[in-house]
Amino acid sequence: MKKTSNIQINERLSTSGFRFTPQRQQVYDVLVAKRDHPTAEEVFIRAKRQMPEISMATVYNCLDALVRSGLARQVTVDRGAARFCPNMQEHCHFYCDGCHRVFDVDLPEKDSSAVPVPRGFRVDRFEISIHGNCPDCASSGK
Amino acid sequence: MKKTSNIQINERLSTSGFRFTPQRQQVYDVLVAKRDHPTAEEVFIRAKRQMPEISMATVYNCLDALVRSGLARQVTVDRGAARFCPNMQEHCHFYCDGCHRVFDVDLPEKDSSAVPVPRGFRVDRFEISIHGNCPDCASSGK
DNA sequence: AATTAAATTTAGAATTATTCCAAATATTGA
DNA sequence: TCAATATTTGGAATAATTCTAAATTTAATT
Repeated sequence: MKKTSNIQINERLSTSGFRFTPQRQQVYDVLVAKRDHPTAEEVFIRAKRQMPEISMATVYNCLDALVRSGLARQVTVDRGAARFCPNMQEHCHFYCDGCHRVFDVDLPEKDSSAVPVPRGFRVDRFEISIHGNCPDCASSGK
Repeated sequence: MKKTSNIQINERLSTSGFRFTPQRQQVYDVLVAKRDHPTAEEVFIRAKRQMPEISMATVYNCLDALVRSGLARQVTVDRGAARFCPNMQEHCHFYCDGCHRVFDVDLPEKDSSAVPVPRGFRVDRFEISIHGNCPDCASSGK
């Protein structure tokens, strides 16, 4: 869990037109500390431990700033709350229908271009989410 | 736009433990009539034209029954309302960030197994969503 | 065709997740 | 330091969905 230095997150934010604030640092630290794809509410609860005054609205604002700055991703594996992920490498998400945990799954490089989009469409990004059961749940038969 | 016969939808529903009702037929007909990935609310508005008494709660119930019976899919391309799709062939979705329309994109067979899920994980299904611009929006520079 | 048990429909209330708002505060650059 | 602008905050507002309980409908059985 290598911590991105303050300099780096500061620079990322400011080149995207955002300010570097203690709250944004804190929210980012929460994401990096435990990469379990927390929801905004879970980030809020964790961030409050170090910064009791932080508000939910700020957590949403910070997460949005981090996503727009390329420091985190918003993950949409199911209906329900959005989840957040500081892993910026190309990867996809496995959503366990048993325990509702989300796992990162690495993607081979070539997959990026494997989807045959018809001509005229301009692809910006793509997201693959896999649903099923994680090893724990698969073996206990959920 | 071939219409699945009543017999077929009836059978699909009942083998999944659901009853065949006029509302479920109507909701299914709406999906098949215009395959533009409507939200529950859009389905509601369209269904009301033929069946003015139908309620929003029923639309949600019917969509759920159709999805669980394998007659439709719930599509989650972005935050915001879920969308519904009666195309049960293997395909993925292209979400245009310009006009917010959703397009079906066919997938080559092999893609199903292309994602290298670690051992122990049991894959049930997967979803690929592509974001970008459709030809209309790409050419007009949105 | 009448009876019945269970599923479905309905309207509205409740809930969940997120966005909006306006005032107070913090940050950045001059 | 000062001013301009962005951010934070708490609470209100909104959007999407789920829940509830009573009325109705369906499908199976007499």
